[in-house]
Amino acid sequence: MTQRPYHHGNLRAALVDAGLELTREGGPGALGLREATRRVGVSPNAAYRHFADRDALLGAVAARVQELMADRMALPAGSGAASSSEADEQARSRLITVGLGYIEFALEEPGWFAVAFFPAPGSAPADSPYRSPATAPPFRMLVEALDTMVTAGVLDPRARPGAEWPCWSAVHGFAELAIHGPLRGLPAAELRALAERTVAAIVTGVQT
Amino acid sequence: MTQRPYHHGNLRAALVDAGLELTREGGPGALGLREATRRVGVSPNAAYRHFADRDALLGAVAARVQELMADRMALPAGSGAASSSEADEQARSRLITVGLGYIEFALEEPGWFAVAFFPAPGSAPADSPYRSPATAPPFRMLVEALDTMVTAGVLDPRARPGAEWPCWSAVHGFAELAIHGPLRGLPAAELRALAERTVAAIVTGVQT
DNA sequence: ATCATCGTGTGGACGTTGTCCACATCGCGA
DNA sequence: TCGCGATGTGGACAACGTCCACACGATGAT
Repeated sequence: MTQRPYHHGNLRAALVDAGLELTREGGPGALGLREATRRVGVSPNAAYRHFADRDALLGAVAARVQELMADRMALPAGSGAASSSEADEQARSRLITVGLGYIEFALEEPGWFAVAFFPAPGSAPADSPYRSPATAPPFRMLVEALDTMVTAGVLDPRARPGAEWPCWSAVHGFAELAIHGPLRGLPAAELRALAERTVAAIVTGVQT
Repeated sequence: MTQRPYHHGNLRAALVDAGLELTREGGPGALGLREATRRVGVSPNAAYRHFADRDALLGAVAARVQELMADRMALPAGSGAASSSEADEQARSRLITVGLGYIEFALEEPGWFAVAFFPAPGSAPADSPYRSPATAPPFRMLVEALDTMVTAGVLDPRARPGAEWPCWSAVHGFAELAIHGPLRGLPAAELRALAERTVAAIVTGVQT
Protein backbone atom coordinates (compact mmCIF):
# COMPACT_ATOMS: atom_id res chain seq x y z
CA MET A 1 0.00 0.00 0.00
CA THR A 2 2.94 2.28 0.45
CA GLN A 3 4.33 2.75 -3.05
CA ARG A 4 4.45 -0.48 -4.95
CA PRO A 5 4.01 0.47 -8.59
CA TYR A 6 6.95 2.77 -9.04
CA HIS A 7 10.15 3.63 -7.32
CA HIS A 8 10.96 2.21 -10.65
CA GLY A 9 8.37 2.49 -13.35
CA ASN A 10 6.09 5.36 -13.96
CA LEU A 11 7.47 8.38 -12.29
CA ARG A 12 6.52 11.29 -14.54
CA ALA A 13 2.91 10.09 -14.36
CA ALA A 14 3.25 10.09 -10.60
CA LEU A 15 4.70 13.59 -10.69
CA VAL A 16 1.84 14.83 -12.82
CA ASP A 17 -0.63 13.29 -10.38
CA ALA A 18 1.12 15.01 -7.51
CA GLY A 19 0.97 18.21 -9.51
CA LEU A 20 -2.77 17.80 -9.87
CA GLU A 21 -3.18 17.42 -6.14
CA LEU A 22 -1.01 20.42 -5.41
CA THR A 23 -2.58 22.76 -7.92
CA ARG A 24 -6.15 21.75 -7.10
CA GLU A 25 -6.08 24.13 -4.19
CA GLY A 26 -3.55 26.87 -4.52
CA GLY A 27 -3.28 27.11 -8.25
CA PRO A 28 -0.05 27.19 -10.22
CA GLY A 29 1.93 28.76 -7.43
CA ALA A 30 1.32 25.78 -5.19
CA LEU A 31 3.13 23.44 -7.55
CA GLY A 32 6.63 23.12 -6.20
CA LEU A 33 9.10 20.87 -7.87
CA ARG A 34 10.51 19.85 -4.52
CA GLU A 35 7.11 19.36 -2.96
CA ALA A 36 5.92 17.21 -5.84
CA THR A 37 8.94 14.93 -5.69
CA ARG A 38 8.61 14.75 -1.93
CA ARG A 39 5.07 13.48 -2.31
CA VAL A 40 5.98 10.66 -4.59
CA GLY A 41 8.89 9.81 -2.32
CA VAL A 42 11.76 10.61 -4.59
CA SER A 43 14.72 12.95 -4.75
CA PRO A 44 14.07 16.46 -6.08
CA ASN A 45 16.47 16.00 -8.96
CA ALA A 46 14.74 12.87 -10.18
CA ALA A 47 12.15 15.17 -11.71
CA TYR A 48 14.75 16.57 -14.08
CA ARG A 49 14.93 13.21 -15.85
CA HIS A 50 11.36 13.74 -17.01
CA PHE A 51 10.85 17.49 -17.15
CA ALA A 52 13.17 20.21 -18.30
CA ASP A 53 12.15 22.44 -15.42
CA ARG A 54 9.26 23.39 -13.21
CA ASP A 55 7.41 25.02 -16.06
CA ALA A 56 7.49 21.86 -18.11
CA LEU A 57 5.87 19.97 -15.27
CA LEU A 58 3.27 22.71 -14.96
CA GLY A 59 2.56 22.36 -18.66
CA ALA A 60 1.99 18.62 -18.36
CA VAL A 61 -0.37 19.23 -15.47
CA ALA A 62 -2.18 21.85 -17.54
CA ALA A 63 -2.76 19.37 -20.34
CA ARG A 64 -4.32 16.91 -17.91
CA VAL A 65 -6.51 19.61 -16.42
CA GLN A 66 -7.81 20.49 -19.87
CA GLU A 67 -8.97 16.92 -20.30
CA LEU A 68 -10.65 16.92 -16.91
CA MET A 69 -12.33 20.15 -17.91
CA ALA A 70 -13.66 18.75 -21.15
CA ASP A 71 -15.03 15.73 -19.30
CA ARG A 72 -16.88 17.89 -16.83
CA MET A 73 -18.15 20.14 -19.60
CA ALA A 74 -19.54 17.18 -21.48
CA LEU A 75 -21.53 16.00 -18.47
CA PRO A 76 -24.15 18.67 -17.80
CA ALA A 77 -25.17 18.51 -21.45
CA GLY A 78 -27.91 16.28 -20.05
CA SER A 79 -30.53 18.73 -21.19
CA GLY A 80 -31.73 15.84 -23.33
CA ALA A 81 -35.47 16.31 -23.13
CA ALA A 82 -35.18 19.96 -23.94
CA SER A 83 -38.10 22.32 -23.57
CA SER A 84 -37.94 23.87 -26.99
CA SER A 85 -38.36 21.24 -29.66
CA GLU A 86 -36.82 23.02 -32.60
CA ALA A 87 -33.34 21.98 -33.66
CA ASP A 88 -32.55 25.66 -34.01
CA GLU A 89 -33.05 26.31 -30.37
CA GLN A 90 -31.19 23.15 -29.51
CA ALA A 91 -28.11 24.30 -31.36
CA ARG A 92 -28.15 27.61 -29.58
CA SER A 93 -28.67 26.05 -26.19
CA ARG A 94 -25.82 23.69 -26.86
CA LEU A 95 -23.46 26.61 -27.17
CA ILE A 96 -24.91 28.05 -24.01
CA THR A 97 -24.39 24.76 -22.24
CA VAL A 98 -20.77 24.63 -23.28
CA GLY A 99 -20.20 28.13 -22.01
CA LEU A 100 -21.91 27.49 -18.71
CA GLY A 101 -19.97 24.27 -18.32
CA TYR A 102 -16.76 26.19 -18.77
CA ILE A 103 -17.75 28.62 -16.05
CA GLU A 104 -19.03 25.88 -13.80
CA PHE A 105 -15.76 24.03 -13.93
CA ALA A 106 -13.86 27.20 -13.23
CA LEU A 107 -15.95 27.90 -10.15
CA GLU A 108 -15.77 24.39 -8.80
CA GLU A 109 -12.05 23.97 -9.42
CA PRO A 110 -10.49 27.41 -9.36
CA GLY A 111 -7.03 26.08 -8.72
CA TRP A 112 -7.11 23.78 -11.70
CA PHE A 113 -8.75 26.41 -13.85
CA ALA A 114 -5.93 28.84 -13.21
CA VAL A 115 -3.54 26.20 -14.46
CA ALA A 116 -5.53 25.00 -17.43
CA PHE A 117 -4.71 27.29 -20.30
CA PHE A 118 -2.22 30.01 -19.93
CA PRO A 119 0.90 30.49 -17.98
CA ALA A 120 -0.19 32.25 -14.86
CA PRO A 121 0.32 35.96 -15.53
CA GLY A 122 3.82 36.64 -14.40
CA SER A 123 5.07 33.15 -13.78
CA ALA A 124 6.26 32.32 -17.26
CA PRO A 125 7.80 35.16 -19.26
CA ALA A 126 6.11 35.04 -22.65
CA ASP A 127 7.09 31.94 -24.58
CA SER A 128 6.03 28.89 -22.66
CA PRO A 129 5.82 25.32 -23.83
CA TYR A 130 2.15 25.04 -23.00
CA ARG A 131 -0.11 22.89 -25.08
CA SER A 132 -1.43 24.71 -28.09
CA PRO A 133 -4.99 25.73 -27.32
CA ALA A 134 -6.19 24.83 -30.78
CA THR A 135 -6.10 21.22 -29.72
CA ALA A 136 -7.34 21.80 -26.20
CA PRO A 137 -10.45 19.70 -25.64
CA PRO A 138 -12.60 22.48 -24.21
CA PHE A 139 -11.78 24.64 -27.19
CA ARG A 140 -12.81 21.92 -29.60
CA MET A 141 -16.17 21.66 -27.86
CA LEU A 142 -16.72 25.36 -28.43
CA VAL A 143 -15.80 25.08 -32.09
CA GLU A 144 -18.18 22.21 -32.64
CA ALA A 145 -21.03 23.97 -30.91
CA LEU A 146 -20.57 26.99 -33.16
CA ASP A 147 -20.36 24.81 -36.26
CA THR A 148 -23.63 23.06 -35.52
CA MET A 149 -25.21 26.46 -35.03
CA VAL A 150 -24.41 27.43 -38.57
CA THR A 151 -25.60 24.11 -39.99
CA ALA A 152 -28.78 24.55 -37.96
CA GLY A 153 -29.23 27.93 -39.56
CA VAL A 154 -29.17 30.01 -36.40
CA LEU A 155 -25.78 31.51 -37.14
CA ASP A 156 -25.02 33.39 -40.33
CA PRO A 157 -22.08 31.61 -42.02
CA ARG A 158 -20.57 35.00 -42.72
CA ALA A 159 -20.43 35.61 -38.98
CA ARG A 160 -18.95 32.23 -38.23
CA PRO A 161 -15.21 32.81 -38.74
CA GLY A 162 -13.63 34.02 -35.55
CA ALA A 163 -16.80 33.70 -33.52
CA GLU A 164 -14.89 31.57 -31.04
CA TRP A 165 -13.08 34.53 -29.59
CA PRO A 166 -15.96 36.67 -28.40
CA CYS A 167 -17.53 33.57 -26.86
CA TRP A 168 -14.41 32.37 -25.17
CA SER A 169 -13.58 35.88 -24.03
CA ALA A 170 -16.88 36.28 -22.27
CA VAL A 171 -16.91 33.00 -20.40
CA HIS A 172 -13.25 33.16 -19.52
CA GLY A 173 -13.51 36.71 -18.32
CA PHE A 174 -16.54 35.92 -16.25
CA ALA A 175 -14.76 33.03 -14.60
CA GLU A 176 -11.84 35.26 -13.77
CA LEU A 177 -14.10 37.93 -12.30
CA ALA A 178 -15.96 35.36 -10.27
CA ILE A 179 -12.86 33.66 -8.90
CA HIS A 180 -10.34 36.40 -8.20
CA GLY A 181 -12.35 39.47 -9.02
CA PRO A 182 -15.18 41.54 -7.65
CA LEU A 183 -17.72 38.76 -8.03
CA ARG A 184 -15.78 36.55 -5.67
CA GLY A 185 -17.79 35.32 -2.74
CA LEU A 186 -21.16 36.00 -4.28
CA PRO A 187 -23.85 33.43 -3.43
CA ALA A 188 -23.82 30.59 -5.91
CA ALA A 189 -27.35 31.35 -7.07
CA GLU A 190 -26.61 34.95 -8.01
CA LEU A 191 -23.38 33.88 -9.60
CA ARG A 192 -25.23 31.36 -11.68
CA ALA A 193 -27.76 33.95 -12.77
CA LEU A 194 -25.04 36.38 -13.80
CA ALA A 195 -23.25 33.63 -15.66
CA GLU A 196 -26.39 32.74 -17.59
CA ARG A 197 -26.95 36.35 -18.45
CA THR A 198 -23.38 36.81 -19.61
CA VAL A 199 -23.47 33.73 -21.79
CA ALA A 200 -26.84 34.64 -23.23
CA ALA A 201 -25.60 38.14 -24.01
CA ILE A 202 -22.52 37.03 -25.86
CA VAL A 203 -24.40 34.38 -27.81
CA THR A 204 -27.03 36.78 -29.07
CA GLY A 205 -24.30 39.30 -29.68
CA VAL A 206 -22.45 36.85 -31.87
CA GLN A 207 -25.62 35.87 -33.69
CA THR A 208 -26.30 39.41 -34.86
CA MET B 1 20.76 63.08 -9.65
CA THR B 2 21.45 59.96 -7.68
CA GLN B 3 18.89 59.88 -4.88
CA ARG B 4 18.44 63.18 -3.22
CA PRO B 5 14.86 63.22 -2.05
CA TYR B 6 14.89 60.23 0.29
CA HIS B 7 17.34 58.10 2.11
CA HIS B 8 15.09 59.60 4.61
CA GLY B 9 11.72 60.78 3.48
CA ASN B 10 9.48 59.06 1.05
CA LEU B 11 10.43 55.49 0.92
CA ARG B 12 7.17 53.60 0.38
CA ALA B 13 6.47 55.87 -2.58
CA ALA B 14 9.90 54.95 -3.89
CA LEU B 15 9.16 51.28 -3.35
CA VAL B 16 5.91 51.55 -5.24
CA ASP B 17 7.72 53.27 -8.09
CA ALA B 18 10.27 50.48 -8.16
CA GLY B 19 7.42 48.01 -8.16
CA LEU B 20 5.95 49.74 -11.20
CA GLU B 21 9.23 49.42 -13.04
CA LEU B 22 9.62 45.78 -12.12
CA THR B 23 6.10 44.69 -12.96
CA ARG B 24 5.93 46.63 -16.21
CA GLU B 25 7.72 43.80 -17.93
CA GLY B 26 7.42 40.52 -16.16
CA GLY B 27 4.13 41.00 -14.39
CA PRO B 28 3.47 40.26 -10.73
CA GLY B 29 6.10 37.57 -10.53
CA ALA B 30 8.84 40.03 -11.35
CA LEU B 31 8.16 42.07 -8.26
CA GLY B 32 10.65 40.92 -5.68
CA LEU B 33 10.75 42.53 -2.31
CA ARG B 34 14.51 42.28 -2.24
CA GLU B 35 14.90 43.53 -5.79
CA ALA B 36 12.65 46.51 -5.13
CA THR B 37 14.56 47.53 -2.04
CA ARG B 38 17.82 47.01 -3.89
CA ARG B 39 16.72 49.44 -6.56
CA VAL B 40 15.95 52.22 -4.15
CA GLY B 41 19.23 51.52 -2.36
CA VAL B 42 17.92 50.33 0.95
CA SER B 43 18.02 47.23 3.10
CA PRO B 44 15.45 44.51 2.32
CA ASN B 45 13.89 44.76 5.74
CA ALA B 46 13.28 48.45 5.41
CA ALA B 47 10.30 47.56 3.28
CA TYR B 48 8.64 45.90 6.25
CA ARG B 49 8.26 49.28 7.91
CA HIS B 50 5.82 50.26 5.15
CA PHE B 51 4.29 47.02 3.92
CA ALA B 52 3.18 43.99 5.84
CA ASP B 53 4.64 41.66 3.24
CA ARG B 54 5.30 41.31 -0.45
CA ASP B 55 1.61 41.02 -1.25
CA ALA B 56 0.87 44.33 0.41
CA LEU B 57 3.44 46.00 -1.81
CA LEU B 58 1.92 44.30 -4.83
CA GLY B 59 -1.46 45.63 -3.80
CA ALA B 60 -0.17 49.18 -3.59
CA VAL B 61 1.37 48.81 -7.03
CA ALA B 62 -1.92 47.45 -8.33
CA ALA B 63 -3.77 50.52 -7.10
CA ARG B 64 -1.37 52.78 -8.95
CA VAL B 65 -1.70 50.71 -12.10
CA GLN B 66 -5.46 51.08 -11.96
CA GLU B 67 -5.07 54.83 -12.02
CA LEU B 68 -2.66 54.67 -14.93
CA MET B 69 -5.18 52.48 -16.68
CA ALA B 70 -8.02 54.90 -16.16
CA ASP B 71 -5.88 57.73 -17.51
CA ARG B 72 -5.05 55.83 -20.66
CA MET B 73 -8.68 54.80 -21.08
CA ALA B 74 -9.83 58.36 -20.87
CA LEU B 75 -7.50 59.47 -23.64
CA PRO B 76 -8.73 57.75 -26.80
CA ALA B 77 -12.24 58.98 -26.07
CA GLY B 78 -11.28 61.67 -28.55
CA SER B 79 -13.93 60.53 -30.98
CA GLY B 80 -15.33 64.02 -30.53
CA ALA B 81 -16.54 64.78 -34.02
CA ALA B 82 -18.34 61.48 -34.26
CA SER B 83 -19.84 60.24 -37.48
CA SER B 84 -23.31 59.50 -36.21
CA SER B 85 -24.91 62.61 -34.84
CA GLU B 86 -27.55 61.07 -32.61
CA ALA B 87 -26.92 61.13 -28.87
CA ASP B 88 -28.15 57.55 -28.80
CA GLU B 89 -25.31 56.34 -30.91
CA GLN B 90 -22.90 58.46 -28.96
CA ALA B 91 -23.84 56.77 -25.71
CA ARG B 92 -23.38 53.36 -27.21
CA SER B 93 -20.06 54.25 -28.77
CA ARG B 94 -18.88 55.62 -25.48
CA LEU B 95 -19.30 52.23 -23.89
CA ILE B 96 -17.49 50.70 -26.83
CA THR B 97 -14.67 53.17 -26.42
CA VAL B 98 -14.31 52.32 -22.77
CA GLY B 99 -14.13 48.64 -23.57
CA LEU B 100 -11.61 49.09 -26.34
CA GLY B 101 -9.55 51.33 -24.11
CA TYR B 102 -9.46 48.60 -21.51
CA ILE B 103 -8.22 46.09 -24.07
CA GLU B 104 -5.78 48.55 -25.56
CA PHE B 105 -4.14 49.21 -22.24
CA ALA B 106 -3.92 45.50 -21.56
CA LEU B 107 -2.17 44.90 -24.86
CA GLU B 108 0.24 47.79 -24.50
CA GLU B 109 1.12 47.06 -20.89
CA PRO B 110 0.55 43.37 -20.31
CA GLY B 111 2.76 43.28 -17.25
CA TRP B 112 0.88 46.06 -15.55
CA PHE B 113 -2.45 44.66 -16.65
CA ALA B 114 -1.70 41.35 -14.98
CA VAL B 115 -1.11 43.24 -11.77
CA ALA B 116 -3.99 45.65 -12.00
CA PHE B 117 -6.98 43.91 -10.55
CA PHE B 118 -6.69 40.49 -9.10
CA PRO B 119 -4.04 38.57 -7.33
CA ALA B 120 -2.31 36.60 -10.00
CA PRO B 121 -3.97 33.19 -9.99
CA GLY B 122 -1.99 31.20 -7.53
CA SER B 123 0.16 33.88 -6.04
CA ALA B 124 -2.17 35.00 -3.31
CA PRO B 125 -4.30 32.32 -1.63
CA ALA B 126 -7.83 33.68 -1.66
CA ASP B 127 -8.18 36.63 0.67
CA SER B 128 -5.87 39.36 -0.44
CA PRO B 129 -5.80 42.97 0.64
CA TYR B 130 -6.29 44.24 -2.88
CA ARG B 131 -8.18 47.41 -3.49
CA SER B 132 -11.88 46.85 -3.75
CA PRO B 133 -12.77 46.95 -7.44
CA ALA B 134 -15.93 48.94 -6.80
CA THR B 135 -13.74 51.99 -6.38
CA ALA B 136 -11.28 51.09 -9.13
CA PRO B 137 -11.17 53.94 -11.62
CA PRO B 138 -11.59 51.80 -14.75
CA PHE B 139 -14.63 50.19 -13.22
CA ARG B 140 -16.20 53.54 -12.51
CA MET B 141 -15.75 54.52 -16.12
CA LEU B 142 -17.65 51.42 -17.17
CA VAL B 143 -20.46 52.16 -14.74
CA GLU B 144 -20.83 55.71 -15.96
CA ALA B 145 -20.89 54.65 -19.60
CA LEU B 146 -23.69 52.21 -18.88
CA ASP B 147 -25.62 54.82 -16.92
CA THR B 148 -25.52 57.35 -19.71
CA MET B 149 -26.76 54.65 -22.04
CA VAL B 150 -29.91 54.23 -20.03
CA THR B 151 -30.47 57.99 -19.75
CA ALA B 152 -29.93 58.19 -23.50
CA GLY B 153 -32.62 55.59 -23.95
CA VAL B 154 -30.51 52.97 -25.69
CA LEU B 155 -30.48 50.64 -22.72
CA ASP B 156 -33.65 49.34 -21.10
CA PRO B 157 -33.52 50.37 -17.42
CA ARG B 158 -34.73 46.89 -16.51
CA ALA B 159 -31.60 45.50 -18.13
CA ARG B 160 -29.32 47.95 -16.41
CA PRO B 161 -28.65 46.30 -13.02
CA GLY B 162 -25.72 43.98 -13.27
CA ALA B 163 -24.92 44.89 -16.86
CA GLU B 164 -21.37 45.68 -15.77
CA TRP B 165 -20.45 42.04 -15.47
CA PRO B 166 -21.09 40.77 -18.95
CA CYS B 167 -19.27 43.81 -20.32
CA TRP B 168 -16.32 43.51 -18.05
CA SER B 169 -16.19 39.77 -18.56
CA ALA B 170 -15.91 40.10 -22.31
CA VAL B 171 -13.19 42.72 -22.42
CA HIS B 172 -11.21 41.18 -19.61
CA GLY B 173 -11.42 37.74 -21.12
CA PHE B 174 -10.39 39.05 -24.49
CA ALA B 175 -7.37 40.75 -23.03
CA GLU B 176 -6.37 37.54 -21.30
CA LEU B 177 -6.75 35.53 -24.48
CA ALA B 178 -4.76 38.07 -26.43
CA ILE B 179 -1.92 38.31 -23.92
CA HIS B 180 -1.35 34.81 -22.59
CA GLY B 181 -3.77 32.82 -24.69
CA PRO B 182 -4.24 31.57 -28.21
CA LEU B 183 -4.54 35.05 -29.68
CA ARG B 184 -1.06 35.94 -28.50
CA GLY B 185 1.23 37.09 -31.26
CA LEU B 186 -1.52 37.91 -33.71
CA PRO B 187 -0.85 40.98 -35.87
CA ALA B 188 -2.09 44.10 -34.18
CA ALA B 189 -4.58 44.83 -36.94
CA GLU B 190 -6.34 41.48 -36.66
CA LEU B 191 -6.26 41.73 -32.92
CA ARG B 192 -7.89 45.12 -33.11
CA ALA B 193 -10.59 43.79 -35.41
CA LEU B 194 -11.36 40.90 -33.11
CA ALA B 195 -11.45 43.23 -30.15
CA GLU B 196 -13.93 45.50 -31.88
CA ARG B 197 -16.08 42.56 -32.78
CA THR B 198 -16.00 41.20 -29.25
CA VAL B 199 -16.93 44.53 -27.74
CA ALA B 200 -19.68 45.11 -30.27
CA ALA B 201 -21.09 41.66 -29.62
CA ILE B 202 -21.27 42.06 -25.87
CA VAL B 203 -22.76 45.55 -26.12
CA THR B 204 -25.59 44.50 -28.40
CA GLY B 205 -26.01 41.38 -26.28
CA VAL B 206 -26.46 43.49 -23.20
CA GLN B 207 -28.82 45.84 -24.99
CA THR B 208 -31.29 43.08 -25.87
C1' DA C 1 28.19 -15.52 -18.79
C1' DT C 2 30.58 -11.19 -18.47
C1' DC C 3 30.81 -6.66 -19.08
C1' DA C 4 29.95 -2.08 -20.70
C1' DT C 5 26.26 1.19 -21.35
C1' DC C 6 22.62 4.07 -20.69
C1' DG C 7 18.47 5.43 -18.45
C1' DT C 8 17.14 6.68 -14.01
C1' DG C 9 17.53 8.23 -9.16
C1' DT C 10 20.78 10.23 -5.18
C1' DG C 11 23.48 13.56 -2.54
C1' DG C 12 25.42 17.84 -2.08
C1' DA C 13 25.89 22.50 -3.24
C1' DC C 14 24.93 27.34 -4.90
C1' DG C 15 22.31 31.39 -5.37
C1' DT C 16 17.98 33.37 -4.72
C1' DT C 17 13.80 34.51 -2.33
C1' DG C 18 10.46 36.07 1.78
C1' DT C 19 10.43 36.77 6.49
C1' DC C 20 11.80 37.14 11.52
C1' DC C 21 14.85 38.80 15.23
C1' DA C 22 17.75 41.95 17.69
C1' DC C 23 20.24 46.12 17.23
C1' DA C 24 21.47 50.84 15.40
C1' DT C 25 20.29 55.50 14.22
C1' DC C 26 18.08 59.81 13.43
C1' DG C 27 14.70 63.53 14.33
C1' DC C 28 11.24 65.60 17.04
C1' DG C 29 9.01 67.07 21.19
C1' DA C 30 9.30 67.53 26.37
C1' DT D 1 19.29 68.26 26.65
C1' DC D 2 17.49 64.06 26.69
C1' DG D 3 14.79 60.25 25.53
C1' DC D 4 11.52 58.03 22.74
C1' DG D 5 9.38 56.40 18.69
C1' DA D 6 9.77 55.92 13.91
C1' DT D 7 12.69 54.21 10.51
C1' DG D 8 16.61 51.55 8.50
C1' DT D 9 20.53 47.71 9.21
C1' DG D 10 22.69 43.16 9.75
C1' DG D 11 22.43 38.48 10.35
C1' DA D 12 19.99 34.36 10.19
C1' DC D 13 16.65 30.72 8.76
C1' DA D 14 13.92 27.85 5.85
C1' DA D 15 12.36 27.14 1.40
C1' DC D 16 12.82 27.15 -3.48
C1' DG D 17 14.77 25.95 -8.50
C1' DT D 18 18.64 24.31 -10.62
C1' DC D 19 23.36 22.35 -11.59
C1' DC D 20 27.10 18.95 -10.82
C1' DA D 21 29.21 14.58 -10.05
C1' DC D 22 28.22 10.12 -8.67
C1' DA D 23 25.57 5.43 -7.89
C1' DC D 24 22.56 2.04 -9.05
C1' DG D 25 20.40 -1.59 -12.10
C1' DA D 26 18.49 -3.54 -16.13
C1' DT D 27 19.67 -4.45 -20.92
C1' DG D 28 22.07 -5.73 -25.05
C1' DA D 29 26.54 -7.13 -27.15
C1' DT D 30 30.42 -9.85 -26.97
